[in-house]
Amino acid sequence: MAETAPPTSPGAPATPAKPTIKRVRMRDVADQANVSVATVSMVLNNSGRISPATHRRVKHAIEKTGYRPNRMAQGLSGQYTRVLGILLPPLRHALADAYFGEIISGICDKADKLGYTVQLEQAKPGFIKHRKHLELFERRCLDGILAVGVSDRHHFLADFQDRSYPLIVVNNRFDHWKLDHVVSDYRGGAEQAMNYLTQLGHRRIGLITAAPEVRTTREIVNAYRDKLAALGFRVDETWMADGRFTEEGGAEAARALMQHHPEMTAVFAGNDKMAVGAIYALTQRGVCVPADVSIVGCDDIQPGAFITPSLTTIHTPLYEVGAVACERLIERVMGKVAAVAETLPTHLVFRDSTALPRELAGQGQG
Amino acid sequence: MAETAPPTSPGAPATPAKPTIKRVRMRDVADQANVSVATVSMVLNNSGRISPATHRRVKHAIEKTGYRPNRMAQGLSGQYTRVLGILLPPLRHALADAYFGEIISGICDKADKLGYTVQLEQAKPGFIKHRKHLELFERRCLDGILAVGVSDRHHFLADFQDRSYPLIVVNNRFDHWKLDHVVSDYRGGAEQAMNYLTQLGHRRIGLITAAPEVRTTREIVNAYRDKLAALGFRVDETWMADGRFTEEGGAEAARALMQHHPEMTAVFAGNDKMAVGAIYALTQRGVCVPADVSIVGCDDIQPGAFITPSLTTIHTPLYEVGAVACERLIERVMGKVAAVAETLPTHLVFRDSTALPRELAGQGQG
DNA sequence: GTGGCGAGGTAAATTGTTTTATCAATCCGC
DNA sequence: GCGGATTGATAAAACAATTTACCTCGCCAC
Repeated sequence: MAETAPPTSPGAPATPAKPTIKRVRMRDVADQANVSVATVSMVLNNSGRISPATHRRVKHAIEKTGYRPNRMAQGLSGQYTRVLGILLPPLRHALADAYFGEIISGICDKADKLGYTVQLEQAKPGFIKHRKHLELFERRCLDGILAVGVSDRHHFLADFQDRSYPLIVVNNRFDHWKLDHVVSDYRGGAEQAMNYLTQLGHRRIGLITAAPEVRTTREIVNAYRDKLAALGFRVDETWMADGRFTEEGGAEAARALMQHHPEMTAVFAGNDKMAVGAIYALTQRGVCVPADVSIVGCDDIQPGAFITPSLTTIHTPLYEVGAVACERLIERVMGKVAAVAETLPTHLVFRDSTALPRELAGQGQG
Repeated sequence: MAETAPPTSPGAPATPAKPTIKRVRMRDVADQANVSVATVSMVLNNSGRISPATHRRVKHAIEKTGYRPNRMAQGLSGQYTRVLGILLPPLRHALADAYFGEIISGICDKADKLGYTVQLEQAKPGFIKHRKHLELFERRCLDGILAVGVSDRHHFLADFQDRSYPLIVVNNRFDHWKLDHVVSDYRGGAEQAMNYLTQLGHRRIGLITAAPEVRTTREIVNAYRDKLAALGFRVDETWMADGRFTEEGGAEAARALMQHHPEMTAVFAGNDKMAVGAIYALTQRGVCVPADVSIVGCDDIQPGAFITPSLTTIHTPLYEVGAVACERLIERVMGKVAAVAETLPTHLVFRDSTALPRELAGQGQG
């Protein structure tokens, strides 16, 4: 009766192919080393009081068996999942944008270094309605969230004010909600850009902006307004156009500004994609950049350096912002309570899309 | 001696702040609905034979308690993690590249639609040496892997030939290893590009390429060679330059080609970034694109449309390739055994970086 | 009246860790 | 040589699900 298979009914055929590979468990290591599973666990986590001899024995058994701890079991038993989530806006092809890409690269590299894995989450419509942002924690999918590309419109962020769940806002900040954040100094960068343009002699400067529900966008607008006001110019809405953060939008905005103000000699764009679109649109219309109109972008993403003319822009440390945010998030997960509010410096990168205004160009040459 | 530290003595005060929030478990739902946990589990998974009445009662209890199943417990107990991994090459700022971004966007959107989450993995040096690629499965971190940006050099891929673990190669394929893959038709696209250039009258065509260890790259080179050979031209190495897939590399390659062959009238670049770099370098040197030299790129990533001149390029359906690969991977995870080998069509996108060769330009106008 | 069967549900085993309370052995001072 | 620390390791209890084998009805046929 006792054959090779473990049958309950004598006439039953062999078990119908259970392809589950027999994994090596902590139990197996413990047997191999003649210790208990608790000891193995303690060796792996360097906790408890294990003698050097036992430590070696266990290590050896782990080596020999090729044991790897099961993540799901660790997550269930322990307190942490060692997974972080990156929350992205529901933009079509969001990841194809170099802006997000740089930030995410920074996050991933740092997370990897600190032993965390990174999960991508898109805040699709219905995401908030179904409390998905809390569900991620309630279901123990992850330990913390990095919110990228969020704006004042994302009311669900209010749920994180009490700091019950770790969340850090990346490259933005909020007036109404008290949230941990790591951000680039957009105000400072925009001031540098405006100083530079005005020092060159520009006064009739247009602004291409987008999404006023984003605080950093407003900082750029304010820097622009304040600088011109300080010089005694009153800026009205006709000097500003919405570029929707895209190349197409930037192109349209540039055309609109030129329409209203043919006398314009410079354009300041709220990001590089809009600046690239603006250069494209102006060049198409026979307006020469920078001879006729200077252009300054913002963010310093890769493609900006390889268009003609190459783009003068504000360098924002997107990679570093991501990395720092990730590091701070992990600290918070691990119990650090201090609020996070860091601002990383920006600086102007001088390239070929800016020059003296056309009325001063002769003097510059002579 | 026993000061503020956690005391064992009977007179101990309340437990020293255990901040773990009491989560609602399946047990709680079961109690609420006066059924067993098994019944709740079956209701949630639509398995077993549950009467409509009980089904309703359980659903109601779930609603009332706000229960959410614990992912870690599901993963431990069940067969799947419902997590997919995207394996990326260890390039600096890999994600900031629109090429990877498009593919990943496609993957994420599809994964989301099918109820999966996506995890990012970078194949850092040491990754293979430490068997990390297998560890991901052994540790039950994920159900399957999508390999993006891999090449013949990634020997660890051989471990997936036996199909013991689900892996799909995205936008590349292999000669030596039998691996599931979903890929763009680079050969067909390159043929279209070469046909177009030669029909315009170009014969002295340079090639900017990169990474011969990537099969799709070789397909482009072959299409280039074959077309010129068919026209009776023998191409030697001096007509080809390595552009390292980057803008800088493309710029250097273009300069080198012009140095060797001032008579060159067209350049075919293996991706858009190198094409953008080539346009930049040529324009810098006073070579006019497309009047003096035509340029064709490959991949059709966003920025190519907004440079001057806008880039003629081969459109590869990166987003769709990612989405299809993701769908196939999930099918494989779910037990489908058929090999995956899909090729998605490509097509030429005509823009402004191509024109008649300069010796024919007069005729074209006349 | 009882034997068989199917529908509906449950108890209990399983999954692989971490962690806590407990236990056995050793050491030290007196 | 014996009580009290100290050290090193263990057994067992969580953790929260899935899954299987079994149980109890009710019903129908004979």
